[in-house]
Amino acid sequence: MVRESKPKDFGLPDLENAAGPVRMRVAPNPSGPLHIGHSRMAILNDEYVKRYGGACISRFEDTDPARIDPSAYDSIPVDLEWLGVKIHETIIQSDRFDLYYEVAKKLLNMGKAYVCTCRPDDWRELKAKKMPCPHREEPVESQATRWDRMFDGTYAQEEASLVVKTDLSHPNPAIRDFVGLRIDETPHPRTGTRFRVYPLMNMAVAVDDHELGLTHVLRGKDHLNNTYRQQYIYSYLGWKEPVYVHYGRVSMEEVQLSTSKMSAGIAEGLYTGWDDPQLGTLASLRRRGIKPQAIRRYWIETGIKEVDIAFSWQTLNAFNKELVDDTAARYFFVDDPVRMLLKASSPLTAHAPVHPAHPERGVRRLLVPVGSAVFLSGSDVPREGIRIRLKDLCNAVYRDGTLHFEGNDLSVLKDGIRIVHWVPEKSAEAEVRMADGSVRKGLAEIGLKSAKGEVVQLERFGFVRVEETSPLIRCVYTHR
RNA sequence: GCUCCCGUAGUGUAGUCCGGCCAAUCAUUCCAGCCUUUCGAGCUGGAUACCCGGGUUCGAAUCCCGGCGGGAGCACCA
Repeated sequence: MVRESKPKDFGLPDLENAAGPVRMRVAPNPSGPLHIGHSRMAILNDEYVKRYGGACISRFEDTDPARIDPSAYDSIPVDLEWLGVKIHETIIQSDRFDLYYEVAKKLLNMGKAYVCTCRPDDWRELKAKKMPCPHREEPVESQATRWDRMFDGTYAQEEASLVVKTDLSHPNPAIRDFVGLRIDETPHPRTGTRFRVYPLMNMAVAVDDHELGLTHVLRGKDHLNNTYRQQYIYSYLGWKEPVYVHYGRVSMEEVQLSTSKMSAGIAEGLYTGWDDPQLGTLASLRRRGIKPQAIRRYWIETGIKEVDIAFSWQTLNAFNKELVDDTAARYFFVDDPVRMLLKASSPLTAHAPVHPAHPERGVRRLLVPVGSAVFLSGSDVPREGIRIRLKDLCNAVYRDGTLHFEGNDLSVLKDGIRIVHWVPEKSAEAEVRMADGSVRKGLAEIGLKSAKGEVVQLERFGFVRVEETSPLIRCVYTHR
């Protein structure tokens, strides 16, 4: 028995036929910003290119002029860079139309494609019955004439298209003849009205994957039938196919990923922008303090199986916490603050560690003068006569709406006394924007103002990223 | 309806090709205990799974057959 033991301490399985350097690609269509789903494709490609050497090509698939958000040309590279995805070359499909035309013409001349001027519905209907449309078998010369007419304006939108022949009797209706190029008069954000004939995905992708010399193509399994279609083009032209790998669908709850719904929500004011914490965009995750390394680890551990999976925020958050816990400074933030006199005979000073595991990082000094008050979270206000521990400050008993100093003996902790966080009377206004869109308002210790841009831990509340410190402190919730 | 793909714990994942070291791995999660001046971290222990039914075999998560379940596609979007 010959059994190669494959050590699996490294998450991803090896790629088939990957002896030397590979050429792979990330191919987003610039219809909106990248979201967590896109990051899987980008990271998997990046991981393999890093493992085998070679190149990762970024390709903008902007062949549908009606579905382009021009800002995506700029935001996508930013997102990829943030993810740590190394891009070696970048191409834009709208720069390459001549190439697609050339290949289309070649297929036409070979009799592997035809210009169809049927009404789309009629053509589809015939296809469903495994029947050719009248234009399918017309001679090459007449195909060429009508091909030229697609460009000169004789035909309007939907009046003609170039169809790639496959096998009309194919049992899978999704594989039978598919449209390769069509007419669209919508101005393109980059090329304006220079072109009116646009390649469709299968045409453009097949040509580019070949031209770029890709060795491996990773894609969602929703593209399985597209792979089969593209293989017809490869075989007609005698091209060598890359290795295709199809991974399963990811279902994601609690977060909006649909470009159209996100943009509608932003317009309605439902979201603060593309980086609203309720959205699944990479901009949102970045804003919330999720580290790209956590996202990378998540997708590596998920792998590239063809099974459909449910995305787990819990797991991603756990990975992220592992990354930020050691560096995050600790602060007190009191949510829903309740003011409460603290009766003590002498002034008190708290020496709260910046990080409990790193005493060398120092302490936060919080002063409570005689006769002043502290703030507690509404949910922490004790019942009458109950003793609590104000963390890093003192013990106190709650009586008649007031806290009474009860010394600083830490042995009370053994009795299971409740430890609560608090802030002094002189504190800063702060708010935390939560992942569900709500905003928690409260008070934070003044020192939090110096943490702008950092991911910190608000003790007993959770990790947050501090995004503004003036006029008030504004944070975005990361996770617990 | 047609075509294709896939079914290991709550969620992912290893093992499936080449049957035995798998009374099933790892991570996350949950529970308990320890520790700790955070509901954070750490440590220890525990919990939960091979979709079902047949068959082949000394032996099946792994091979065969049949069910069942889930997903994708059947666009002049990608």
